[in-house]
Amino acid sequence: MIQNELKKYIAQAFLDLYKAEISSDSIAIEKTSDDYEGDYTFVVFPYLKTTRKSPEQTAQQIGEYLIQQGAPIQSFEVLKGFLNLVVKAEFWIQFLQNEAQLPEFGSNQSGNQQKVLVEYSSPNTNKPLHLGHIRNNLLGYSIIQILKANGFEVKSCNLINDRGIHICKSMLAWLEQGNGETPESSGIKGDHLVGKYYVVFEKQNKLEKEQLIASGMSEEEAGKSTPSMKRAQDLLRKWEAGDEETIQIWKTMNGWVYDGFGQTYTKLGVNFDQFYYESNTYLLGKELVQEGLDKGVFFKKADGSVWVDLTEDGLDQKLLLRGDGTSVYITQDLGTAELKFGDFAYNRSVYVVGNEQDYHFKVLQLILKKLNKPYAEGIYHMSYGMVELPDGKMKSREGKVVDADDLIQEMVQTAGETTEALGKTEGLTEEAKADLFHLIGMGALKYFLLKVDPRKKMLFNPAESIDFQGNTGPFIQYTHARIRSVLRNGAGLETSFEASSISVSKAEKNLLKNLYQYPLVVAEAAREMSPGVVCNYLFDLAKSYNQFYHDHSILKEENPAQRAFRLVLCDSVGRVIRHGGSLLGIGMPEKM
RNA sequence: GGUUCCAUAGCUCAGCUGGAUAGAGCAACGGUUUUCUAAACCGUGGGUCGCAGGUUCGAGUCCUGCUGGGACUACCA
Repeated sequence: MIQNELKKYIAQAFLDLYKAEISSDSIAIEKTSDDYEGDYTFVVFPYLKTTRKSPEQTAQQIGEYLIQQGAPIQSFEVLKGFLNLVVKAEFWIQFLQNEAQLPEFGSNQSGNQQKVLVEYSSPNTNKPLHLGHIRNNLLGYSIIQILKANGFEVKSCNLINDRGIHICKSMLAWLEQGNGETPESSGIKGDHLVGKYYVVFEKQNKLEKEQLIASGMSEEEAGKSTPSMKRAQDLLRKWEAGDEETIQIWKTMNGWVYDGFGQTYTKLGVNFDQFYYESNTYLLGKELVQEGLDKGVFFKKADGSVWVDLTEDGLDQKLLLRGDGTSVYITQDLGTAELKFGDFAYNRSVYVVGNEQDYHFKVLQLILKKLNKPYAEGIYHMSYGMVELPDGKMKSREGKVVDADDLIQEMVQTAGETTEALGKTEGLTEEAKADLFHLIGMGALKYFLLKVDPRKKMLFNPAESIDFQGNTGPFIQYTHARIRSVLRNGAGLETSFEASSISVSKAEKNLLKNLYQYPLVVAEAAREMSPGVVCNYLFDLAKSYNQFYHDHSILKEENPAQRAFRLVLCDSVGRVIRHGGSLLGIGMPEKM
């Protein structure tokens, strides 16, 4: 790493010039701002007390020292307290020849094969997926690829919430008003069909609730007392009692939903190593609750309910088991954590779950720590912001959602229309066209959702379509297609060259410097748990490639060494774009 | 009420552990194609970084207060 090398030289400079011992780790080297000549900058302001010289003098002396001692720089420039260093051109060329061409360029082994389990998606089975779920799925998928590229051994899982009152609502409405409708009979995708009956239930329930309120009942009371809600609860009780007919309907309707989800997952390009079902895990937590009682970290109230006191940790008391002995959400999660650890002895367990559950995960981890679970420390809530519409958060219950399947279809369609309009479908079979449109449409959608810092909420305006130009997925895909086109046209040309027989222009050096950053970006993405870091990088890289492409001729360059250099540069940029795209789940076309 | 997150151009977002004149994209306007893919490239206009203090050589970044907004704070999941 050139930065580290420079730091060592600078630390040595302090020792020799000023008799001051400064660890090279504490020295900050940053990229030189574009407005100035130079590649890296050392800021001397913090060290003036030890050098007892003016900023200019200090910078000048250190710069001269670096040249004298043979640091890998060819020149330097001092502006106020800024020492701008120009790295030797050969350095960049050697980097291109020796490192950038390696297939594993960008990846590292810092994870040391530590085991990470990533849970993501985790849908309810009473309604189809919406845009918020897409963000979750893409983040989960991407962070898995990023962790793998950093040398972690990663397994993915999906905890499906297949039981509970919400599923019973769909079941009830279907039983009462469905007339035996099935996905086959109606031609409706399974998850949408079940979602349809969820909406039927909610509509009916809302009417009943309004009637109760009109007759003088409080809103809270009315919410629990509608005839529909009571019947749904009856159904839940029957389910928990194992009533055969109820279980049968439950299985059938969940089956429809899984078919539907499966199709959506396939379109999104996500997959899972393992599925967990809450119907299997919801009872497991009870054992942990008993364990906590035995250890005296939980306590029982007079009505038999079990609680944990987290007031010392700045939180409240938290219910772990209802008075009637049934489990609540957190109980299940305790059990699931234990189960997961048993299946895959992880060092870290990542939960890709929205930030509305920040409190929940804080509690979960605290409780597991109180139980002295060895895996408690490794729990990490990858908390991401909600996707909001211009008028606020999406609400399934009110039908205020952007449906996942609709949006995907729309993106692919727009990609098709755009591609056709640009006349880029010549000679493609229908199948190749469909694949390309899907690749581009999904590229646009994925990039749109992943480029934003996961921690932040983001806005989606359905009235404005997602762009295909500028800072977008298709821009990067297009850049890749251009590169591939050049390489196809230049196939067979010589690609080895002597560093001494070429010159490196500003655009070329800029591109090389960008390439050089890539391994740092991959590491940062894992450290920050943010695919957005990769997005921003790829956009920068593609932009500097396009500038280079615009400024220089590649195949028509007459100096064979220079041409070879540019071809290798193109190839390396193409590799990095593909590698980076794979971290995001975005495929790169050969032509578009 | 308590906990917590957020506020940067008309819109959507970058801005790494504090560093030089705060950057992109979209939208607006203007230019570039007999030359490797114009989903591209170049240029113009656009800012009290929510407000007020503080810390220091230096603050969009750190601290305090205020304003505005979101989430959580259920014997829902």
